[in-house]
Amino acid sequence: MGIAERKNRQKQALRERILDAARRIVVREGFAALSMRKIADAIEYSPATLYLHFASRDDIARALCAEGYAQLLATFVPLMQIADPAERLKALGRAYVAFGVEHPETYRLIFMEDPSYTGAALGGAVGVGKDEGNAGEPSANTRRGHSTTAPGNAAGEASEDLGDAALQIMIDALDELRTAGRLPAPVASVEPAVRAEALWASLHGIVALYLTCPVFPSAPLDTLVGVTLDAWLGAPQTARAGGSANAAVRGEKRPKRLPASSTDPPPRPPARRKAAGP
Amino acid sequence: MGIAERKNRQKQALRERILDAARRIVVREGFAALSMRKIADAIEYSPATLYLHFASRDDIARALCAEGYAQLLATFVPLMQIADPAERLKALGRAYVAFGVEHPETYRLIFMEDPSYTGAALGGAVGVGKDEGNAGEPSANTRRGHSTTAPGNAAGEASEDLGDAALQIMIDALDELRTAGRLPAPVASVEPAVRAEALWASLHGIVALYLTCPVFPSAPLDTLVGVTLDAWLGAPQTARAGGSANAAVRGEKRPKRLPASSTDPPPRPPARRKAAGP
DNA sequence: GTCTATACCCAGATAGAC
DNA sequence: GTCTATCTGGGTATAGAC
Repeated sequence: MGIAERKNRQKQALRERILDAARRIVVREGFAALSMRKIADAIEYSPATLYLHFASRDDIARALCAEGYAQLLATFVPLMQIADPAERLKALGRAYVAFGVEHPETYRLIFMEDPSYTGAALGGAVGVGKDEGNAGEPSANTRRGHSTTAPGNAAGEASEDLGDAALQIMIDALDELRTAGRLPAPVASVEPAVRAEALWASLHGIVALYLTCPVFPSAPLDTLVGVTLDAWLGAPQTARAGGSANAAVRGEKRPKRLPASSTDPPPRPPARRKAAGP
Repeated sequence: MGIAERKNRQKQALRERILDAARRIVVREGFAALSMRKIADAIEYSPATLYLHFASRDDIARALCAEGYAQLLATFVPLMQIADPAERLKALGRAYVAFGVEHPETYRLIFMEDPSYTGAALGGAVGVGKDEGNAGEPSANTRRGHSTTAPGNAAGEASEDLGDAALQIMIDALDELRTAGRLPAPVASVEPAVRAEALWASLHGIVALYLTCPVFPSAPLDTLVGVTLDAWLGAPQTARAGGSANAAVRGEKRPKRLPASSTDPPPRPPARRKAAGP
């Protein structure tokens, strides 16, 4: 059956090209500027062809999200080697913020755009659980018909686990710190999941404000991250008290914005779009 | 000149009707669903008429933002009476988050939508200042021609001050705490503006995740707020150590979501739109 | 000051020829 | 499998009659 396999490979290849083009558009012009026509233009196919690989624009967006989750988690994994939980957690925090700064449109897409996109990363396996279904109806047709015919495509399926995994990494580090008695009292006295969620929210706040508010960090970003991590983890209590664990508390030496700009150009704001037909 | 005044009043009245309708649409369907056609429909005028009062859809959005800033600041003002700076700060934090939860679409609009909207609140008067102009071009025509003919319209002009004022309230409370020696060491050792920005970011993170991520707070929202404030302000160090200052650390008594729902219905996500022609 | 009508743009999605 | 052509529906903004 070599012929069928070749056809499958070709189909996969086109699928990847579509996703590549879509990613480039999102990165350059923002998610709002992503349209089927633009993707089709970019890969020099007709718009109709896209629908043989993805059920809808939303479907493509979800695939991009899955990639984003994987990318974020991939930046976390090597940091798990850090033995000291406090250092590990700080590295994770800095990596998280750096990811958001370096990939603004990707970060926007997966964490700031649409509840159904953001929710796809968290299976809800962590913590207590929720009431009030807030997800809503935005396209309940996650995968219908085509686009899932081929089994082993990259980052298509279990994107739910990725977000949970990232959160779990933080929970673990926090737990180690707690059992070692190295957390400030108010932080130590809550449930692990709550701790992790709250810390996550703090980091997300920094990134989100940075990406949305032009005049936000009047302070250098890593200063902000440093003081936030210190507030949560407490200053190191092994001797030499008072000082912060972060080197750049007043760090005027470092560049104001972490890596100046790495992958994505600065967020290109509006460019709105309309809703679809039937 | 009573005739001219009457005409002016009428013009103002229609302006208010437009803004009212726009606010209702944003609150009910989200900012993305706001369109000139819809506003015109709602007030039973033709779309063309709107352009006699506002230069563009963007202009209307800015006016709504200004209202939002004023509204947020108004919830802060009464809390300034609280004598104890720690209690004041906690009340401010809770009020901030509550505002975001009770007015999700308003909060989205002013803090999560567009850099040019969010930036309008902060004059940049606070803190060190920034480099890298990130604002961008989205409609530099803030006020041109009409719509500013009448002088005393509500919440039209100095919206820049409002955001700064809110931040300043937080800075002041933090300063009082610091001079009283009641801040944790890592938090006390940074500049006041940085402290305030970082705390603000933490609170924003909670609200932003709550509004965007369907499965985010597996913990009750006020638990999250409580532990965050405790992390920043430290547990009260006057005797009875260890315990948190916030009553609801494990508070299963309270409703999961603060006021169930007050003004705005739950965020109604997408509904995108396109960019305009010349 | 307000309207109708319209120019012009963009989008998502599909039918049916090839 | 791919395309052309098209349907349907949205949008901003303006010209010109009343």
